[in-house]
Formats: sequence, C-alpha cells, structure tokens
Amino acid sequence: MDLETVRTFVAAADAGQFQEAAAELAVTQQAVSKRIAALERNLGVRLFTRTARGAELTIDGQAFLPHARELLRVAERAVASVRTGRRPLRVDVIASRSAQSGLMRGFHRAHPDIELDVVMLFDIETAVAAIRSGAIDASFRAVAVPGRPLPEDIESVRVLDEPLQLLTGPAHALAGARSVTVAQLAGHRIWMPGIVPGTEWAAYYDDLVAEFGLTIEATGPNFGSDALLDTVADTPALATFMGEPTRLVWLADHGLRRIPVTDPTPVYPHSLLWHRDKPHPALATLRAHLAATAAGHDATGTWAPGWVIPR
Amino acid sequence: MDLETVRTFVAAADAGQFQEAAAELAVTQQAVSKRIAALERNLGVRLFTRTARGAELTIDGQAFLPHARELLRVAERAVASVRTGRRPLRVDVIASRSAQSGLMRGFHRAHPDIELDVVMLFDIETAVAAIRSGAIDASFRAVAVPGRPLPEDIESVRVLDEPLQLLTGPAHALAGARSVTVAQLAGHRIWMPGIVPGTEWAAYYDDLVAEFGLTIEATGPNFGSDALLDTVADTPALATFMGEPTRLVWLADHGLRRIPVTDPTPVYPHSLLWHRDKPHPALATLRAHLAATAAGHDATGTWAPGWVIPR
DNA sequence: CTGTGGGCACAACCGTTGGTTGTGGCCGAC
DNA sequence: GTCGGCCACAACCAACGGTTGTGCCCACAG
Repeated sequence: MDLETVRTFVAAADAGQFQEAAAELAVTQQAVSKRIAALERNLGVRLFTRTARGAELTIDGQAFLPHARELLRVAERAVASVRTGRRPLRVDVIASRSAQSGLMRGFHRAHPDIELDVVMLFDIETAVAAIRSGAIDASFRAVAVPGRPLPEDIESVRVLDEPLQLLTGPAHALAGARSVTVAQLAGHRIWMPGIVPGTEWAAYYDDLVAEFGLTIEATGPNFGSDALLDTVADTPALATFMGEPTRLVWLADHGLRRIPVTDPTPVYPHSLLWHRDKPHPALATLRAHLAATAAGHDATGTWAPGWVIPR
Repeated sequence: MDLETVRTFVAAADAGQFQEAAAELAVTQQAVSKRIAALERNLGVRLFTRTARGAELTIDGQAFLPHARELLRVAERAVASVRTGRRPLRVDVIASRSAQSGLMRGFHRAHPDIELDVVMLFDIETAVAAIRSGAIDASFRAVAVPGRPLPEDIESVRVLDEPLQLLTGPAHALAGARSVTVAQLAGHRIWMPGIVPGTEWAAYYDDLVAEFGLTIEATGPNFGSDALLDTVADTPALATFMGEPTRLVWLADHGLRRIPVTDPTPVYPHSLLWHRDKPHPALATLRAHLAATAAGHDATGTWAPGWVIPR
C-alpha cells in the first residue's frame, strides 16, 4: 500500500468527487480513478459508489476513512521525527527498562502534546558528542567519570538515584532474604554480562567493586536481558543487579526474586545533560517536570561513587 | 512513501543487516539496499551506518524506528477495518456530535482493546438493510416508524433518551430564559434544515409538531451544522433544536444560548439494533456496557412519539 | 602483513507500475 | 431530447523497482 494512494482516497472522500481531488493533488482525474481502483482491488472491497455527480463513500469506505487519516497523521509524525529543525524533543536513555524510561513515560503522560523521541546510545562519550552535534537534545547519564570532565558547553543536573536490587533465581542462597546488606554480597558471584570497559557504567561498577569488595563478572557476550534472566534463574550460584523500577510482571515467569540491598543501598545516579547553547523548545518543560518529580527523594543510607556530581 | 519500504526498514533494523532482512522479505539484498537508500533520500537523513558485518541504526534511524512500527500497526488496522470476517465491530450512529457518539466513546474508554469503527448511514431503512447484509453489526436509531415495523430478524433495545434543547442567538426573544416550556415554543420559528421526508428523524419531528403545535421549518439545503449555527446566531427570529450532550465549547464562539425545554422535555429515543443471527463477538460486550450505563435514567416528564418501542 | 569471507553498493538490464491524453458511457438537470 | 458533468476504459510512455553480476571495504584469522 502506498501512502500517496491513501492520501488520494482521503482527498476524494473529502471532496466527494474524483475530479476535485485530482485538481487538489495536481494529477488528472484518470489517475485518481486508477489509484482508487487499485486500492479497492488491494483491499478487496468497494470504497466508493460512483454516481452521476461524483463519488460517495460506501459503508466500507466510511469505516476505512478514519484509519486512512490516522495513517497520514502517523506518517507525518514519522517524517517529522527526522526533520532537521523543529523536530520532536530527542532524549537518550541508557536502557529501555531503566528508571529514566519511567521518567520519560511520566513526562509524556503529563505533557502528551509534546512530541518525544527516545534513543539509546552507547555511552556518555557518544551521548555528549551527539548533544554537541545537535543529533539529540538531552541525555540521561551518570556523568563526570574521573579524568574526563564534561565539556564547558554541556550542562547537567542530577535528577534520579536508581536503587540497585539483587536478582536471584529461586535456588540461590539469598533467595529467601527480605533484604541483604552490601557486606553480605561479598563472596557471591554477581554476573553482569555486556559491561564494556571505558564506559561510564563500567566505571560505576568498578567503583562499587572497589568500595565494597564485591565480585562482579562481566564475562561473556550480552545476549540480551531475557537470556541473562534465564541463566540467573537456572543457576543457583549466580545473581545480578537490576534497577528498582523494573517491572515485576515479567520477572515472575522466571521464578526470579528481587531483594533490596541495604547498608548502604547502592544507587545509580542519573543526570540530565543538555547543551548550553542549543535549547530545544520543550527542554525547559522537561527540566521543570523532572525538578518537580525528583523533589523529596532521600539520599540517606545510599551510596554512589564519589566522582558523580552532587545532588 | 511506500509501506513496503517502511516494512523493509523495520526488518533491516531488527535483523541488524540487510542480507537477513532481504531473506525474510523474500527479495534480494540489493533490493533492500535500494529501498533503504531511497527512503534515506526521501527523508534527507542517513538511517543506517553501514559496517563490515551489517548495518546499524543511526540516531535518526533510532528515532524513526518506533514511528515506522506504529505506521505498520496502523496500516494493519486500516486493512482489518474492511476485511470480511472477523473485522472490528462496526456501528452506525446518526450524527457525530450526537448522544450515541458519546456512548461509543464511553464504550471505547471502558474497552480500549475492542476494535471499533463508526459509520453514519442515511436513515433507519439503510441501516436495517446494512445490518441484514452484514455490512454493519449494529445501529443506533429511533425505530418502528408507524407502518414500517422492524423485520423479524432485527432485534432492538432502547438505550438512551436524548433531551432536546433549544438553541438561540443572543438576540433571540427567549435567549435570556433559564428554561422554556414546550407551550412557549408555539409561534416561534424553529429551523432544522436538512430534514428529509420519509426518514425516521423526519417522522419524529412530524410527531413533535403535531403533538404540540410547533413551527419547524426544514426549508433550504443543509450546509452543515457550522453554517446552521452561524445563521441561528445572527438571526433573532430563528432557533433550532440540538441534543443535550453537544459540547459547549464550540457554542460559546457563536454567542449561542442553549435552553432546556420542559413540560414535557422532548427526548429523542435511541435504540440499539442488531441482527438476531449475526452476532459479532464484541456485540455482547457492547450491549452489556449500554445496559450498565443506561440504567437509572428517569423517563418522567419527558415526551417521545407513541410509536417508539417502550423502555 | 596478507588472504579470506561476509556484507553492502553500483551497474546494467528489464518487466511492471503508474502517469498522461483521448474517448466513450452514464445519469441528472433543463 | 439534449446538454453538461463526471467517471471508466484504452493506448501509450516514462520511470520506478526488481533481478543478476560484480567490485569494494572491513573484520578477522593465519
């Protein structure tokens, strides 16, 4: 199906005749006739009843019309999403199931009129480069890895601390615990495949390991979180970390247990980054929304690396 | 833009390489390459970065991807809307701003998973024919015009009485009234263009006129409700009837006044009609929903023609 | 460093699609 | 009955989109 054909259908439905629609689309009446005929052939139904002074929609045509309009709307939004200049607010998040995705969903609920696109970049270096090039408008990241400070033209504000929880299979030694302390984790194997050295998330876990003497294995390729969870569920000696907002529904299927970590609770610090000189119109709204929702969080009893920017 | 191209883009993005996407779509790798190149040319941005072992999305490509998926979803729904057998529930209403549209919106809110198409047919005769032919699954209509009883295979239930209100311009003699009695309306000109003799709505207004001695003019072609409202707003001697649920927002612009009618309140009786032997899977849900919402309405002090089916 | 294999792009070719012009038929209005 | 408006069909042609054949690039292994 061709969108130009759909556009022709809508034009003909609105005009009530092919002739006028043809003029509107700057083609001949015969072309419209052919397009509609082809569409009807594809769909297997008659969309118009041809009368002596025009064409009016059949019942099927009436049912199809709003879907056709919706199709054109979505197509327009799709094109707008990659239009240079005045495109939707484009934000980078670290993972689709992470806390910042929840923040963005909340923002979208609060401001459904603001067009939004979410992308996932590799690491903060890529994100900063994308912000500076204008490819994205903002990024949620843990910032300021030691030795690599943010450039002058990038501003940031800490918006969310995501508590880490332990994820174990039903046969794990700690599976029955209501909560565990960080000290208890020493000696247990924690598996987090896919950690790439040099990224800011690798730096976070490096610091976590150094601070509390944990054992985090990053061996093996990352086959996606489903494969990870399957393995953790089936391997009694293995556990992994996962952010708190991860939905429970798809954990239950695997028989997985989520256990809060305390004394202190490691939190992954998310900051919003943006360019000092390239303010997207919707960016101010996003910052205001985040400031409003982030207020009231308590940092006592939590741990984050010393190199992250303070709250 | 061609939907087959969009489908190709999504397949390539999912596969991470053109070759595999080509196999999935049963075309050659070169065809995929050409399609993607054409799409990139149309959009004016690069969607993939070609690497030695595949193609991965650029930031623009990542932003475009969810829109592309949405486009395919909408297209599928559009095709499904005219598919014979197992298509969405298709309901006929009398006018888009009428009470039944509100009912259908409420139903959609209550059951967002049920696919729904709304059409507007000419009169009950057309609607009954469409129900019997299977073109629609149900219809909201005032039924049983005297002398033309419903066929045996059509069932119906009265679901909503829509109170009529008087609509006047600011300079109308009754513009300041909080409410008017039917008796007060005698002698005032009420204009309702577009009433077609022989339809069930014409029969309703005929009965209303005969019962209370009103003056309803149906002269002149119907140029749409906007033109009607403009004229009513500017003509002190003219008023019209409109159903109660009509939204106020777009009445205020015209300086229009809506005045309840009492002693008695004329109500337009809407019934749901459906075929005894062609039950759409979702029809039972709709009937249950209507039964639940319609309960508790009070018929005292209202008037409807004697020929409509009882509540 | 070099050979190799996998993957994408370019070129040439060709059938089909989708546009045009020209024309005919139908139906409602006068 | 005639006229006018509108849509469908036919013939023709350009352009698009597919195929096969081939070359280049890059990652990886030897």
